[in-house]
Amino acid sequence: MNDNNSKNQALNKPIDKQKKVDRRVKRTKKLIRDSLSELMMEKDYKEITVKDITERADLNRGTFYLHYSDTYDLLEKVENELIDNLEDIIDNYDIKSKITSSFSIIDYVFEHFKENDKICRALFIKSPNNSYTEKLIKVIVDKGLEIKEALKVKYSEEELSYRFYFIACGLIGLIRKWFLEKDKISKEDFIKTTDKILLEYIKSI
Amino acid sequence: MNDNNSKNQALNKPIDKQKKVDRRVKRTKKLIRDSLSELMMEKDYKEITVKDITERADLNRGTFYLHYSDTYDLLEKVENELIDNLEDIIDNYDIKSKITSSFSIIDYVFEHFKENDKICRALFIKSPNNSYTEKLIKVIVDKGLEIKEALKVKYSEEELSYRFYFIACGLIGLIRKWFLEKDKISKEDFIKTTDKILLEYIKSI
DNA sequence: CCTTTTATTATACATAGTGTTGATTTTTTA
DNA sequence: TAAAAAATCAACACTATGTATAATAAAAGG
Repeated sequence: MNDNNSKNQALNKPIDKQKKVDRRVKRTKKLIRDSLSELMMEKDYKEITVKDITERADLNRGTFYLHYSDTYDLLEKVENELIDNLEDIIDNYDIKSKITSSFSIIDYVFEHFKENDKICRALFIKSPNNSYTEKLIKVIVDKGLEIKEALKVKYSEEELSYRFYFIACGLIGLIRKWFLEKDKISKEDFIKTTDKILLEYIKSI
Repeated sequence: MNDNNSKNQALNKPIDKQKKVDRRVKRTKKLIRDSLSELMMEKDYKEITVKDITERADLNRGTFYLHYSDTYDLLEKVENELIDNLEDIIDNYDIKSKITSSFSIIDYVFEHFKENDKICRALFIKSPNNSYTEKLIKVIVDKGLEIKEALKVKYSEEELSYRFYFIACGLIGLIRKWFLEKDKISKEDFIKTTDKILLEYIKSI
C-alpha cells in the first residue's frame, strides 16, 4: 500500500538513506524466486520445502532464512511484487479513455502475465488460499472505481463496487479456466469471447 | 462422478453386498470432521496437523490414518460430500421453472451453506487451491447448462458455458466477499443486491 | 448371549523438514 | 586494501509424518 511507485522508489525513502541492495542479495533472491517458479510448475505448493528451493537454486538452506521466514512468507512477497508490477502497467496506460470504450482491463492483466509468465502462471493457478487471485481482483475493482465518474453510471459507489467485484471475479475466473485448459482455445479467440461477455455486461450496467 | 445419488446408494452397489457402516467408523469420521471445522475457523489450513485434529477429537492419531491418508485427503473427501449435498438440494427443487424467472441458484447455494454452516464457511473461505470454490462453480455451470433450452438463448453450448462460468465465478466471488465482511451487510440485503446484479446480466444474455 | 469380526488404542520407530545458532569463508562496498 | 555484509557449513533440538505391531474395546451376526 505504501510501497507502490516502485519505479520511483526514491520518493519513498529519505534521499540520503537510499539503501543500495547488495548484488549478492539480488542474486540470491532471484535464484530463490526462479527456483520457486520451477517447482510450482512441477508440484503442489504445499509439497515444496525450503530444501527443495535452495537445492535447486544451489544455495545453502540457511541462506533462505536470511531473507524469508518460511515458504509462505516467500510466496506473499513474490505476490506483492507482482501486484505492484500490474499496478505499474495499468498506471502507465491512459486508463480512463481506454476503459470507457471497452473494459480493456483484460489487456493489462494479460500484459502483466506476459511480463512474468512462469511465476504468474504458477501462482495464478496454484496459490494457496487463492491469495494471488484475490489481490488481482482488488486491483481491478480499485482501478475501476477510480474512473467511476467517467463511466457516468447511475449507481452509488457501493453498488458500483459490487458490480465491479462481480465482473472482476468473473473475468479472473475465465482467465484461470483458460490457463487450465490452454490447449483448447487460442489466446486471441479467448480474448475475443471474453471481451464480448464483458462488453455485454458493461452495457447492461 | 459415479457416487452421486447419495440418497439412493442402493443403486450403486450390488444389493447383497450392501456394506453397513460400522457405528464406530461413523462416529470417528464425524469427530474428525467436526474437529476440522473448528480448527479451520481458528487457523490456516496449512497449519493444521493430524495431531491437532485427533487431539481435539479425542482420538488416537493412528486412527486418523485408518480413514484418510493425510489432511488433504480428508479435506477433499469432506468437500466432495458437501458438493453431493448441494447437488441433492438443487435436484430437489423444480429448478427449470425457478431458474428461468430469476437466477435463483443463489438460493440453493445459501441453502447448502445453511445446512453445513461451519465447515462450509471454513472451506469456502480457506480451502487450499480454491478447490471447493472450483467445485461449486462447476455445479452451477453444469446445472445451468442442463436447462439451456428453457432459457431460449441465441448462443451455442460453448458460448453459453463461458457465460455461465463468468456468472458462477462472479456470484461465488460475491458470496465469498460477503462471508469475509459479514458484519457489514445483512444476508437479506446482500441477496437483494446480488439478485439484482445477476438479473441484469441474465437479461443481457 | 456368545463368538467372530472389526475398529480403536498404545507404543514405538525411522524419516524428514523446521528454524536457529555460531564459527568460518567469501564477496562486496567504499 | 580494510571494514562490512552476506553466504556457507555443520550441528542442534524440535515437531510432524506415516507405518507397524500387539493389545484392547466395541459392534455385528447368528
